[in-house]
Parts: sequence; structure tokens; C-alpha cells
Amino acid sequence: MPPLTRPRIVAAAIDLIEREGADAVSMRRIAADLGVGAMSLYNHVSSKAALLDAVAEFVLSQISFTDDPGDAWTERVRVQARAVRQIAHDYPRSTMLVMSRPVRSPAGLFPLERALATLREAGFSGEDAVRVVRTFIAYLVGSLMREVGVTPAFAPVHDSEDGHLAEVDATLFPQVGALAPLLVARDHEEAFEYGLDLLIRAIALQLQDSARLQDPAATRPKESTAAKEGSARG
Amino acid sequence: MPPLTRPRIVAAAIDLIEREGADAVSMRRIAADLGVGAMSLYNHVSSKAALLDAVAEFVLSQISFTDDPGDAWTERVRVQARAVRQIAHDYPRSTMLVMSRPVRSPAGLFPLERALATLREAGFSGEDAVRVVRTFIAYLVGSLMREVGVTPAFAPVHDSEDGHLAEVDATLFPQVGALAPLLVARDHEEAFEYGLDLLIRAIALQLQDSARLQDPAATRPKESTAAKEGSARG
DNA sequence: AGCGTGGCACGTACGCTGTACGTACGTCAA
DNA sequence: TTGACGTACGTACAGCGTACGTGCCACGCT
Repeated sequence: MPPLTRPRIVAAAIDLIEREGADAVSMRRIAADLGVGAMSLYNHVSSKAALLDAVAEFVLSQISFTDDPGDAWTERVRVQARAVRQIAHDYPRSTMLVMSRPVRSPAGLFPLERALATLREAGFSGEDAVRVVRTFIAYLVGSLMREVGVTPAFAPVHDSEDGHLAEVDATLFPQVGALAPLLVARDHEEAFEYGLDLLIRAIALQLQDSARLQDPAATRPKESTAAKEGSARG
Repeated sequence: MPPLTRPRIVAAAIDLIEREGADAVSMRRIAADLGVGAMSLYNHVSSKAALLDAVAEFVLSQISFTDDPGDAWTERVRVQARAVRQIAHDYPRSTMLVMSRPVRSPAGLFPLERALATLREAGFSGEDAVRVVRTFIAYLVGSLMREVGVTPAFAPVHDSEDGHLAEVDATLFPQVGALAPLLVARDHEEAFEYGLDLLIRAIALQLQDSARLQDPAATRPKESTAAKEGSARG
């Protein structure tokens, strides 16, 4: 049996969370999985809350960005967003935990740094880069919570919500009733990409607008999503 | 002392959550606040989880929509989004709880119905209405989690994150370091409206595109955000 | 080699949790 | 009057996070 270390404890915690859900996590349970007394954990972790913070930090550190600096910024932020989504799929239950607590670790700052740098290179001002990155994070967090929160167990869920939505009162909720098949359809990938594309194109348009305001001659629509004519927002 | 009822229990639970945070919630504590034995609660609520579900349902039912059916759909969805944000401010700690659990009540279906109806009236197909509403919900959930999750207590938080972000390594995180003042700035209202506006304008553009595809003669830009020329997405 | 020291695993114990269960008291129907 | 039922209560149990005290072991110094 290898020695008890902080990384081993964090790994055991993540394992337990993914296998049995966050509610099943207890210091005694983790210790038992490691073949160790409950109190021994406290030699490496100051409290249960600190352990969960460490779990969050680890999950965030697993995000691996593969975006090519040579690509257009639109493609780069798309790839970065997909990287975040990927770890949400690798650690679905833990991801809920990560998103439920404020970011406090350098591991969480790294993706932020990367996104901000990409946007600055694309020509966004500091203010706009922050605004844009905030909007993206909001969309990411909201999307992944929906995708992942719908997973009560590793079981494929199949008919639970299906049966639920099928019995809504069609007179009270005509739209929900009529669109139930679509609302139930679980093509998370398609839904995620739809919103992501929407956001990216909207931001691309705005970047062009602000660029034209500063240097009207430089209107050179490199992206094919250009709107060559249009009024800025009021 | 009025008789113990389910609504009174739910109200006491919300009160406790808002005053002391979700961690402070226990059946004994709620019962004590009501001047009642802990087990008496179980005559009205089948379990703690069911009580929290009831809390979520109540919070959702408090959303009050005031959008004018005569307004443009862009304004209507904006007002609807603000209505959701409003209850997140009225019940900040409870809102975290609501967003952490899947929607299972008619009270949660009502805002969805309203949004879908608005979008259908605006001319969106069923598929697009569902896609759009999903994207909006994702943005809403993500934004409100950030706004509200940053509130560890009712105390104004002021310097905690400020001090934290001030000490980031500027060589490891140059962007985060340089933009720290902006990242720390807590103008949630402005940030929320920025993303909301971005989404609405992006969706408006897309609606025009799809309308033109079906009936090119009907291109009549009622909104001032029109891009009169542009290619549809690939 | 002997010895002190510090870190680590352990067991016990305390106050808390959700809730199963048995009991007692009120009110209404027959 | 009597029975039944709904509600409030108290007790009890398993499990929780963790404060605290104990003992082992491996190391550095003399």
C-alpha cells in the first residue's frame, strides 16, 4: 500500500464522487476506500471543505487547451470552450461541485488568463475582453450545469424526464406540450455548439463595429460572418 | 401561534437560508424557528429533500413577468430575463439552491412556457425557439450563479476577493494581473445587461436570416440592429 | 550507538445531522 | 359516547465532521 498523500486523497475523493455522487462523500468513506482511519486524512487536508477545494482545483487543472495560436480568435475561443466542456464530461459529478463554489485557485485562473490573452490579441480592449470573457463563462457554466446536472446517476436516465414532460397539462402549457419532444431531446452537443456559435458570431460582429469606429478604413472582413453594413447599437 | 402548515415551513426554511446560508439548514433548526418539535415537520413534508424542492418551487413561483405583449419580442425577452434576475436578488442564497437541482415543478415550467410563446410569436420555428430558450437559460443560470455565488454572507464582501486577486503572480498571469481592477469591479448589472444585449442582438440577426431564406421579399428590418447585408453561417 | 524529536496513523469522544418509530392529545363522525 | 384520524411530540439510531490524546517509526544530532 503506497503512503497516504494529499494527491491520493484527492483522487479517492473524485473517484467516490463520480461513482456514488457528491452526497456519498464523507471523510470516513474516503478513508475506508484508502484503507485508512478517518482521522488520518486530517494530516494532509485541513478540513472537508479544503478537500473539496482541492478536488475543484484538480478538476480545473485537468483542462487541456489545444487551440492553435495561428488560428483565428473565433476558432481559438471555440476550442477553449470545448476544452472546458470536455472535463465536464470527464468528471461530471465533480464538475457540479466545481461550479458551485467560487474560484480560488491558480488552476482556475489559468483558463481565464488564456481566454483574456486570446481576446486581447484579437484586438479587444481590456474592458471588452473582460465583458466578453464574463459572458462566455456565464454561458459555459449554465450549459454545463444543465448537461451535467441532469445526470443523477451514471444510469442513462432515459425515460425519467421523458415520462415527466409527457404528462404536462397541454392547456396550461401549450408550447411546452407541443415542443416536449424537442425539449426532451438530449442532443447536448448540438445545443452547446448552437449557443457557442451564436455568442462567437455576435462578438465578432461587435469587434468589427468597434474597430470601424476607431479606424473606418480598416474594415476588412476577414471572417465570412461579416455584416458589411449596419448601425451600431444605441 | 398559527397552526403548522406546509407554506409556513417553506417560508421558515427560506428565511433561514437567506439569513444564515444553506449550510445552516437543518430540520431541527427550522422546527426551532417555528417553535415546534423537529419531527412535527414530517407531518407536512416527506423529507428534507422534498422540503428543499418545495423551496425551489416557491422561489420559481415568485417570478413575476411584466413584459408587454405589444412590445417587440426583443424587449419582451429582455424584460423576462430581468424578471428572473430580480428573484435571484430577492432570494440570493435560495437561488443557488434552485439552480443546483433539476426543475421538476409546474412553477418552473411557467417561465419556460412564456419564453417559448414569445419566441414562437416572433416567428421562430419550434426547433429554433427551443434552441434559443436553452441558450438564454444557460446564460441566465451562469450569470446568476456568478452574481449570487459570490455572496458568502450578507456582509458586503468588499475586500476579500480584492485582496485575493491583487496578489496574483503578474508574470504567470499577465492579463489577469493587468485587468485585475476590471475583474474585481462588481458592476453586475452592467455585465448582465451586456451579455443579455449581445445574445438578443445575435438572435435577432439570426431570425432575420432565416426569415429571408424563406421569403426574401419580406426583409423588412423593424429593429434598428439590422445588418442589411451579410452571408448566412456556413 | 544512544537519544531526542517530529511527523504520521490511529482510536475515542462530542455535538450535530436526518429520520424511523411509538405515543399522546385534539377534534370530528357516527 | 365512542371510535377514528390527524397532528405534535419524544426517544433512539446510524452516521457525520472533527478536536484531542496516544503510540509508532524514521530521522538527525551528539
